[in-house]
Amino acid sequence: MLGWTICRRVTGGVIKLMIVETEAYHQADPASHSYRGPTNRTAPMFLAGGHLYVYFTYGMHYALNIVTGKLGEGEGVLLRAAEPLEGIHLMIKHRRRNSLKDLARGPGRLAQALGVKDTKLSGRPLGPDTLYLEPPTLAVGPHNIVAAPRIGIRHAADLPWRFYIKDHPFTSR
DNA sequence: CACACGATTGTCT
DNA sequence: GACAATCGTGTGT
Repeated sequence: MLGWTICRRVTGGVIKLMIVETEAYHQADPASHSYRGPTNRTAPMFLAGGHLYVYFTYGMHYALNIVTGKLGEGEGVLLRAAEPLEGIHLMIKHRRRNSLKDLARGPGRLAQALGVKDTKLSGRPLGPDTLYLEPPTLAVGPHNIVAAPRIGIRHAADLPWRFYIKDHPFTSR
């Protein structure tokens, strides 16, 4: 997904951001929400790839995932950071801050920039009425992708499943 | 029903 | 760099 553009149509225009940082999760992973099987909150992770999983955390933040596994597998990719491309005024409105660099630098900020402020999209498929992806214009591959330990994980033996575009100014942390 | 805590962020030092 | 904010969820009684 690195280099792809995540898009959303909202009243007033279109929001587009290039994904520059992600983290991967699967069921056989104590750090994953899917580790203990599906629950009300995490059931969308067990849908087929191409669905959305949105969760609420720390009492105030939403985070956006794209499900990647087959039906029942419990795999997903957390979108951690993105570069604003289009609809920047809309993202500023959603975020109530005007720092371009901080508009989508971090999973909570990215969701907020896209106007995701509840879990209504959780369990819905990608598409023109929800969120959708456009293919990369930038060449992204092994030469400019870095794999590193994930952020904010305490329990699991940490896997190097945080991926980001090397030297990109819009990655988090 | 009670309670501990989180795939974070913003603010202050 | 440290810490408070804030509440849904999961687990256990």
